[in-house]
Amino acid sequence: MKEGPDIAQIGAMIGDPARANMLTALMGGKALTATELAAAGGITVQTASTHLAKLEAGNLLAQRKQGRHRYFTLADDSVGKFLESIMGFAAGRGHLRHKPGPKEPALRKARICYDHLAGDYGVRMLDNLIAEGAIDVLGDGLALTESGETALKSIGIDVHALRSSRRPLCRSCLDWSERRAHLAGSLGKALLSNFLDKGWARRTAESRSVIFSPEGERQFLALFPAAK
Amino acid sequence: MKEGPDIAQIGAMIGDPARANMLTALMGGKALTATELAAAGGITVQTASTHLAKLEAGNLLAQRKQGRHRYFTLADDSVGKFLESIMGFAAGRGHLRHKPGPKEPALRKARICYDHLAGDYGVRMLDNLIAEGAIDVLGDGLALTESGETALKSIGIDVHALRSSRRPLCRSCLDWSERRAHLAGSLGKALLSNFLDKGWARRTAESRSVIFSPEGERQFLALFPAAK
DNA sequence: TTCATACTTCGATCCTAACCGAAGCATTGT
DNA sequence: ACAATGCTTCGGTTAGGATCGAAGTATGAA
Repeated sequence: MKEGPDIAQIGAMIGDPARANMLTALMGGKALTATELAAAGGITVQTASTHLAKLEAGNLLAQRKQGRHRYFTLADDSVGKFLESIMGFAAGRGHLRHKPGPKEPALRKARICYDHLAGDYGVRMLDNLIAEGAIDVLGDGLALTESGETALKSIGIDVHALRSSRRPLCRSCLDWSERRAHLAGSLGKALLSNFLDKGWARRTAESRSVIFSPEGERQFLALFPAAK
Repeated sequence: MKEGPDIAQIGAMIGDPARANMLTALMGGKALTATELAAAGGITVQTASTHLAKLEAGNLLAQRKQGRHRYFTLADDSVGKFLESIMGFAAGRGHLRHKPGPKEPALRKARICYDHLAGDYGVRMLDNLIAEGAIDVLGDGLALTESGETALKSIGIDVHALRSSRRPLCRSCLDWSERRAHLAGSLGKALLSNFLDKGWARRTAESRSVIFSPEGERQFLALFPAAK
């Protein structure tokens, strides 16, 4: 026995409700302070502080000091991807929070997955990009095509600049509510920013859900028409 | 807060070392009795019994009674896939068991991932099948081609029979040691069985590793030649 | 300098759950 | 019928860790 990596350690990290809630809050993509995270976890700052230290030691979180604040984020996008996959697994096993709740539909429609768009709309977007030949599926990964690059330029995304980052341009991320892949990576991030900048949609303060304006929704659906 | 599925519950399931060890043992694919699992977890049968009840209530395990034995397996292959992905994440974060250990290289080379082949050899096999056009990559999924079907028939795999099962024929599963996909699904299972039946390889009693015979290794490498 | 804010560290409490011994139930073998 | 095996349930103990109050450190504002 005792083979392979230690899954119990990360299991324990996520296994505490307060920590799980803090991590979920960070899935919203915004850097949050220890005080904000304490509120998210439903605990005092003291307790949150020890939890955060633990999560940082476990390489799940990164922090940066700024003035007297300490901002926490997920260590990198692979943590976000991992958490999303756990949510998918949990949902599939019936490990739902007590009741679906009123915000749930909005969350399933469009939400933030760390830094990119997820939910029905996120999946629809990737499906369309693939169907239009903007993105190719290669093995496990995704790759932007030349025609895709020009198409994106036309809606105001400078792919060239994205390439210079060390981070992969395209990544697929398994959506917990749709059980299918959506687009992550720096391109996924850029697309979401683009929509937000254009005012098509806005993030909400206290939730991961993304709210589209009527006009924004119209434009988005025109750009990515097919339901599948 | 309190958005989405309850990840803390499954985190806690996996977060206990004894349970994690039992789950890892079940990744070997064999159905194990409560007594065997107790040994794997390093605990008494009483304690194991309560753990197993908990894991079953959480839909991670399935059991079937047979005589006075009670055989446990992972609830289905998606649990295996999930555990493998956690191992990959844990390994990437440096959450290794204290030291790599002597069995580690064998494990990385070829091991059982619930019911199919994983490790270097598992990844190599899928790479070859894709390169030869036996398997197509479609979106997130994999699909066997016609030419692939005939090729498999020639090595003694009846794909038609596999299709009748409810379980998907091809699935990709992320390999924790190689960080790339290998082949799961009923076809992945059939291929491993095929190799074992032919005597190319054998499973070990106490470990997930798969040991190839010299002749078996020669045949396997001839069938799947390119390192990539 | 002084005060306020943001956070960490210390110390103590408390509670959950992991654990095992003992007893109980079920199945099989003789 | 009786013993042996495999497992579960019960009861009581124990340890780990989650929690918070209070005190300590760091940064910024007045």
